[in-house]
Amino acid sequence: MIKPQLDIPLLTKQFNETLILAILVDGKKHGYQLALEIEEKSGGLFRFNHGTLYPILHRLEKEKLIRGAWKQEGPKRQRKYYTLTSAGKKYLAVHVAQWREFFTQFFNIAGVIEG
Amino acid sequence: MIKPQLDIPLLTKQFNETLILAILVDGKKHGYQLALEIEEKSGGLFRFNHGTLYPILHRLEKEKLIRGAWKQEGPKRQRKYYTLTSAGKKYLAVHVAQWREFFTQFFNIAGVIEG
DNA sequence: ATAGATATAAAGATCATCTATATATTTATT
DNA sequence: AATAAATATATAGATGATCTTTATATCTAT
Repeated sequence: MIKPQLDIPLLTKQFNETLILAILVDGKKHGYQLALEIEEKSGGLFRFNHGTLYPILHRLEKEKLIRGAWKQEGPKRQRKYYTLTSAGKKYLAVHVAQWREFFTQFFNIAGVIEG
Repeated sequence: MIKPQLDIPLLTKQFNETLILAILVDGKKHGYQLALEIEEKSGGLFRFNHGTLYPILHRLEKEKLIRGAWKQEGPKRQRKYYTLTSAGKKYLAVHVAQWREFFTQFFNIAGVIEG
């Protein structure tokens, strides 16, 4: 069995995707709202540039991990609300577990600095 | 006060650097040995391509976070051994703490999937 | 003598984010 | 009524760190 290489750019992509999917667990949200919630809930640590966020949302939608639907909000305003698909829930569960393992191994090595 | 943006490429760079510095805490090592230890200690999860590892070592050396010294090993073989500098130790402490906060916030959001 | 493992190095390709810009609506201010 | 600021989505192009590939050389086992 060939062990997969640590593909950091891929991991960071998955990190962002996991974060966005996780925020969508408790109901549908539009992009801007989603970015604000991630920032709030992380104490200001995680922030998405709009130029980063929207392409990721489009990618997730294309991969059918989320489903987007335009909704009339005011007399003219359109907002696109996203919901998790069942594939998205599955992806989320798998990747949260992977990240848990990832962090465990990291502190297994880097934890030596403290105590 | 302007909050810094989440700069993922920068974070992954710092992740790799932190991992390498952490492995050097318990004594000097040469590049190849360092890569093997990271792989072993992480249960095969973290692997560095050589084309990734050596540029990082050169960068860390240039930034004086590690110090490299060539050492005659066999009759002809040269190996470059790296040791942590005091600046490197400081960098390591700061970044391990940052990663701990990072992971805490991540699971604060993504932990909802379990339990 | 040869092959495979060990060891370091660097050039160029890849690819996801980041910066900057564009467009439009809603709300608050004057 | 006019203007500014906040809200909201979108995309093109620049950036930059890793990844792939290739080069070079030594040591060990067969």
